[in-house]
Amino acid sequence: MGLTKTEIFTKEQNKIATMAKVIAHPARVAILQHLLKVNECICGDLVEVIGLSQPTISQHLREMKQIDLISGNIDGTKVCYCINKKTYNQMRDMFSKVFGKDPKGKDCC
Amino acid sequence: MGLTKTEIFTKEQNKIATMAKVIAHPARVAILQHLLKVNECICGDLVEVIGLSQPTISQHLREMKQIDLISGNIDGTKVCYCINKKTYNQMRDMFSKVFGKDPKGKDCC
DNA sequence: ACTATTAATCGTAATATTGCAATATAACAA
DNA sequence: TTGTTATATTGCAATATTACGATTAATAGT
Repeated sequence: MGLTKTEIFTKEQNKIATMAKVIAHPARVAILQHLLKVNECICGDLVEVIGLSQPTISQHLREMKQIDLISGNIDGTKVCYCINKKTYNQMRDMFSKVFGKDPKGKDCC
Repeated sequence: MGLTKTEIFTKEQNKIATMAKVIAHPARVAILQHLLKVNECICGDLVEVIGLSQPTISQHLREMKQIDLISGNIDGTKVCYCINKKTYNQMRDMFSKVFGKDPKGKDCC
C-alpha cells in the first residue's frame, strides 16, 4: 500500500502527523533553523548552506510552503523566504500539547 | 533515490528529523495519545481502539520502540506497552528548542 | 498433549519520498 | 534582444513507507 488511512483518525491526529512530517527530514530542519537565525533568505543561500542541489532544496521549500510554515515573496529574480509566524506558533502549541503531559507511573507495567 | 543524505547534516538535525518521523503518522500519534491517557496497554487494545490490523499496529509499535519512545514488557502471552519517560521528555525539549524561538520581523521580507 | 490467545515476523503489493539532471520560466542588465 | 541569474518544474531511478494476509512463536489454561 504505502497509503495512510487518514479517514480512521481524528482531524487533530492527522494534523499533528502532517506537521511532524514537514520537520521529519534533516534538510527541512536545517532550513527552519537557518531561517530562525537569519530571519529571511533566498533559495540559493540554502543551496550553499545545506549542500543539496537546487531542485532538491526547491522541493523541500515547496513542502514547507504547502503547510504554510514558510512563505516566499518574489523579489526580482529571487524569492525571499521567511517563517510564517502564525503556523510556527501553531506548531509549537501542537507539539507542546502532545509532549507537555506528565506521564506518571513507574517506567513500565 | 529515496535515501536521505544524513551525512551532510548535524547530529542534532538528524535526531530531530528522526524523532519527528516517529510522530509523522496519525496511527503513531494515536498510540502515543492512548498511552498518555491509560498509562499502559497491550497491543490488542490498540488494534481495537485504532482500527488497523494487528500486524500494522505491531509494526508501528516497533518504530516507536526503536527510538525508545515506548517500551514493551512481556506479561504472559501479552506485551504491556508504556511511554518511556526519558525519551518523551527529551522529545519535548527538542521540539521546544526548535519551536520555542520568537521569529521576529514582519511576516515577510 | 491440545487448544486458545496474543503478538511478532515474513512476504508482498501499492504508494510515497528523496535526489538530481535536464529543462522551463521569469526578471533583470547591458 | 541577448545573455545572465535565480528559481521552479519535469522526469526518472532508487529506496522507504504503509498495510495486510499468512505464518510462526510463545505462553496459558484445560
